[in-house]
Order: sequence, then structure tokens, then C-alpha cells
Amino acid sequence: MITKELQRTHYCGDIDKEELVGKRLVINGWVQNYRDHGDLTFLDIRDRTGIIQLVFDPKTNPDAHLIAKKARSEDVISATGVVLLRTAENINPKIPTGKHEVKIDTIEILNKSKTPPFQMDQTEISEEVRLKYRFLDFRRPEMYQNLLMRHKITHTARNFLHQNGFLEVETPILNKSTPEGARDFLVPSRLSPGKFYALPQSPQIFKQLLMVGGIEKYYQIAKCFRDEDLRADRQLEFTQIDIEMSFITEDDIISLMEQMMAQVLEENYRIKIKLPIRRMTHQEAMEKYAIDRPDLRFGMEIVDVTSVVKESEFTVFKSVAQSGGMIKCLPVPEGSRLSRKDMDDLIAFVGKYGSKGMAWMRVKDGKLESNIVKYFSDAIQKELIEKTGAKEDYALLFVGDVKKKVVYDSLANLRLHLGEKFGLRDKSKFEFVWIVDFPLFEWNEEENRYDSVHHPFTAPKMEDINLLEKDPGKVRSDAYDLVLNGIELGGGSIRIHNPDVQKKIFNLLNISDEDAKIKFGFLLEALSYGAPPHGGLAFGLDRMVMEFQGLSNIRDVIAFPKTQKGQDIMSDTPSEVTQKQLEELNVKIAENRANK
RNA sequence: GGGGAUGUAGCUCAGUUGGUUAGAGUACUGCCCUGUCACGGCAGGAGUCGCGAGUUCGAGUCUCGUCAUCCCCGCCA
Repeated sequence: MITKELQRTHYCGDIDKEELVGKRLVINGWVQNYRDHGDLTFLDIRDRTGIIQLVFDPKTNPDAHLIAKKARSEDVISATGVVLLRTAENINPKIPTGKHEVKIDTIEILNKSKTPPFQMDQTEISEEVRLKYRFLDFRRPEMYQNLLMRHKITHTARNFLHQNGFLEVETPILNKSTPEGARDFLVPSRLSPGKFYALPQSPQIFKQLLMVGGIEKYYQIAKCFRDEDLRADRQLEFTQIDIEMSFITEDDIISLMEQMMAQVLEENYRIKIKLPIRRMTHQEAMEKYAIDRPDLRFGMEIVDVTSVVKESEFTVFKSVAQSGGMIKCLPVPEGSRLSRKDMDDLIAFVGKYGSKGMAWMRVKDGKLESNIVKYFSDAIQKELIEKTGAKEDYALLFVGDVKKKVVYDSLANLRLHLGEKFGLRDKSKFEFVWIVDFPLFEWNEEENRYDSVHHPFTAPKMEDINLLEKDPGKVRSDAYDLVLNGIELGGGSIRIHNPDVQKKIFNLLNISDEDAKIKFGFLLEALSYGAPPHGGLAFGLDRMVMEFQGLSNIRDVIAFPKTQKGQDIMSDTPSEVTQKQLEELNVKIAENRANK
């Protein structure tokens, strides 16, 4: 219990001001450290603002001094005393409050702490322990800082959207399941036995319905759920800043959103980014970086060399070229630093993405060098050097495959890997780019049909609309992604607002009229009542904070994240439920899964 | 589903070729110390070497299986 008398008058981190000297104040916080000199005793007290040193002298108050001697890490205290200016030789330059200290005459231990599993000023703690004791992890300044910045970023975005006339509208968590896209989280319905709700993968359809309803400008800080395997930058549940507007063009929304992003960085990081953010077509991104979210903090642009090497005597390349495949080259400045062993490692690295191999050459004295150059005529070698722009000490890394995806994935990741290795992915740099003109469809080999690149409600580009029937693969869309340092921060599109066009797209995606009616009937219906032209986008808030904070793990910006197996090791979630609960829900556990 | 890394004291880690009683730092407990701030000094307690088999006279160490955490592929915007 805390009383008025024990309540803090000042935060620890605020006791750094000259005018406080001589003042009597009350401190609340946790014991960070103690230094017991027999008589004179010091306690470092921590709250979320910082640390202040308390001094206990038996001559001031022997009772308080005795209590201080018994204080241990993470005990919660209230202490009262007078602020003193430290003498010059006693100043601690390592902490912001180092010029001051508080001479305490009264202290109360509000709550003792068990010996904590880790010290709060420790930096290297296994994540397992941190997650198990997440409530203690928050006491570490690093974690507090992450949560603080997440709050500030969200706050700036909310302010910006509010000031620009957006309404925050909540959409349901219990939704209709649609098998497209990611795997749904399902919730059994008690009131409709045998039926299920699905948790939202995103509020996509609802925000479109809000536009039909004339809300005009909508946003939501929306929790989304996808039942897929986790990664360093992926959680089962995550948060989107979800936005939709009516009567707007692609340029309108891009321009507004980059203003928001600029404001977020300016207000919270004092970073000014140059507007407008550059734009790059999807095609250019794929050609130069083999990926639709290029990291533009460094160069190393990829070059297609299929036409050059198909004439060589190197059978691997020749046969790939003849079978309609592609060979691409990654020119690596200072690539001579790569040893034979490095090359072997890189070959293994691209193997992860399906590459059967990786050829390499080095530029020495203006000539190409490696165990395979003999298969390349002088003319071809010259052309390779010219085409790739290779200079002295460059390495040329080649990947060729019949499957284009293998070439793209291998080289895109190789480029990032080497960028990392050579220290080119500078955490202090912020290289934004809008990727625009995405294709509307991609061909699905297994299913022998087209899939939406974005989602089925994305509008085709006006000028490509006549290609819909002739050559759907060539149709570009009004879709756009905002990319920062190789991370996709968010993306969106102008939506289809015409039910006929929407039907046509469903047909191309092999979704029958009947299916479309069952799954999205209400949307088609809504579109037929004077739906305004509209569009929007969604930012991945977690990834945004993660990148701005210079972190490589999404769990560090989420208060209570799940482990890679989707479990919460603090609360032991998921867990079994009682037979009664299952019966009420009309759910039976399959025999072989029970009692696991 | 697959590949890789890790698992030893509360925490962070070391542990040689398989060898006798498994160590360090820190934290913790007790004592000493009036200007420390990673305080210092002395003493002490603390281990299912993730778990289970196996090989061996003998396993922290070798083999197989299994579990957990992390990274990646598949999956997923």
C-alpha cells in the first residue's frame, strides 16, 4: 500500500537540475544496486526515467540506514530526503543525474523482491529467460525504450490521421473465413454448432465497405492474425496501421502517406527525409535487385547476362539459356576479398534458394580470373566486364537456372548477404522507395491458374484494362509498396469499385460466380450501390518500429510476443481446455492428437 | 515438413584425448569497511551437465532418440 506521504514527488531521471538542490523530495522506484561501506551506504534507485543515487548516513537516521543496508536488487522503495550537489571528485559522469544525489532520512521498503533471474542492467540475457520473465524484461531500459518509441510512433500517426480528417473505426475480430491467402485462425461458434469464425488477416473488406458507406477517410490500428510459421520478422498476431480513402488517386495517397512517414521520423527521431520519396517500378526493382523490396542503402546492381554467356563454351550456362532460363550476375566491388572458402559458403548459401550452383570470376589486372574463364572467349569476357561494369578487384557472381524464381531469390539474398558481410547495410541510413506498377497477377504453376499478387480487389491500371482478356500476365495494377532498407513497411492499392470489373477478376482467378457470391457476395452487392472510387494501404507497425529502432527481431517491439512455435512461455499458451468447454463448442479432439 | 546453431550453478559462460572431488565471473548468504558508483576485502552456500536410451571398467565429453529456444527453407505480404 502506498500513502500520500510515500508517493513520489519527482522521477529519478529528473533529479539533474540545479534548482532542486536543497529541496526535500520523495523518490519511488526499484533498487538497481547497493554499495554498503559499513557505515555510509548508497542505493541506486531506478524508475522508467533513469537512476539516482541515494545516500544513507547512520548519523542522519540510523533506522533508515539499517533498512538501506538490507535493501537488495529489485526491492521497491519509497525514500525521502534532500537533494545535494556532489563535490567535484564525486561526480559520476556515466549517468545523467551524476552531479546530484539525495541524502535520505526516511525509507520504506514497499515490497521485497525475490532474487531476480537476471540483472536489469544486463544486456546479454537469453531470450528464453527474458520471455519467461517478460514483466522483468520491461524494467530493462532497452525494452522500455522500444515500447516508448512504439507508443510515440503510433501517437504521431494517429495525430496525423486525425488532423487530416480520418475516422478511427473498429472492425470485427470475429469474421467469416475465406480460404485465400494465409491460413486462418478459427474460433468455434457455440451458438451455431459446427460453424466457425475466423480472426481477421486484415480488415480489407470492411474498410472497403466503410468507403461504400461514405466514411470517406478511415484508419485503424488493427490487430491482424495469420496462422503461418513464425520468423524473426513475423508473428502470429501483428499490428497494422490500416488506412482507406475515397475519391483519391494513387498519387494522392502516396503523397499523404509519405508526409505521415516524414512526420513520424521528424517528431520521434529528428530525422528529416526528402520528399517526395523516390518511386521505382516493380519491373526495375526485379531487374536490378531481383526483389520487390530492394535495400537501396548500397549499390551492387544485378545484371542479366543471359544473351552474353549463351554463346560461351560453359555448358551449364548454355543449356540454361537454351531451355529458356536466365543467367544473372552480381558484380561485387572489392570482391577479391572473398576467399575460395567464402565462395564455397556462398554456393551453399544460394543452395537454400534452389540454386544448383554459383559460378564466380575475379577481375585481376583488367582480366577475368577463375577456374571457368577458359570456357569464355576473350570477346565474351570483354563483354561481361563491360556489361557488368566490373572494375579492378571486383568479383562477378553468377546464378543461372531455368526457374526464374530460383535466380531472383538466390541473387537478391546473395546481394543482401554480401551487403551485410561488407558492412554496407548502415543502420543509421534510411533509404525509402515506393515500388509501383506491380503486376496484377502472377502465374501459379501448381494450380495452373493466375493468383492475385496483392489481393483480388486490386484495380488494374486503366491503360492495361484491355489486356485483361488477351494477356492477363501483362496487366499492371494500381498497387504500391513502401519499402525501407529492404523491409516492406506497408503496401496498398486502388480498389476495384465496379462490380463488373470485380466479377471479371474473380473469373480470371478461377473463382466462380457462385463461389464469389458465397465468399464476397456482400462486397459485390455493396459495390453495386454507388461505391466511390477508393483505395488505401496498411503499414506493418511492428516492422516499422523494429526498423526505426535498428532492431533485427520483431519480438523486441512487441510487449508479449510468441516463440517460434507460437507459444507464450510465460503464461504457457496455448493450453488444453476442459471437456466441458469442448462439448459446449461441439468440438472433438482427433484421437491421435489428444493427450500429447 | 526440412536444414543449421545452442542447451553445464539464479544469470553469462569455460570444461583438453572419455578418467578419479565439474570450474570462473556475476548474483545470493554471513562478516569487515564513511565517498562509492561494475565499490573493496574475507568466508560460505549453490549442479537431475535439457531429458531418455546405448557404447564403455568409466560419459558433461562418444552414438541414437527426444524436448526446448533461436536462425533459415517451405509456408506467409
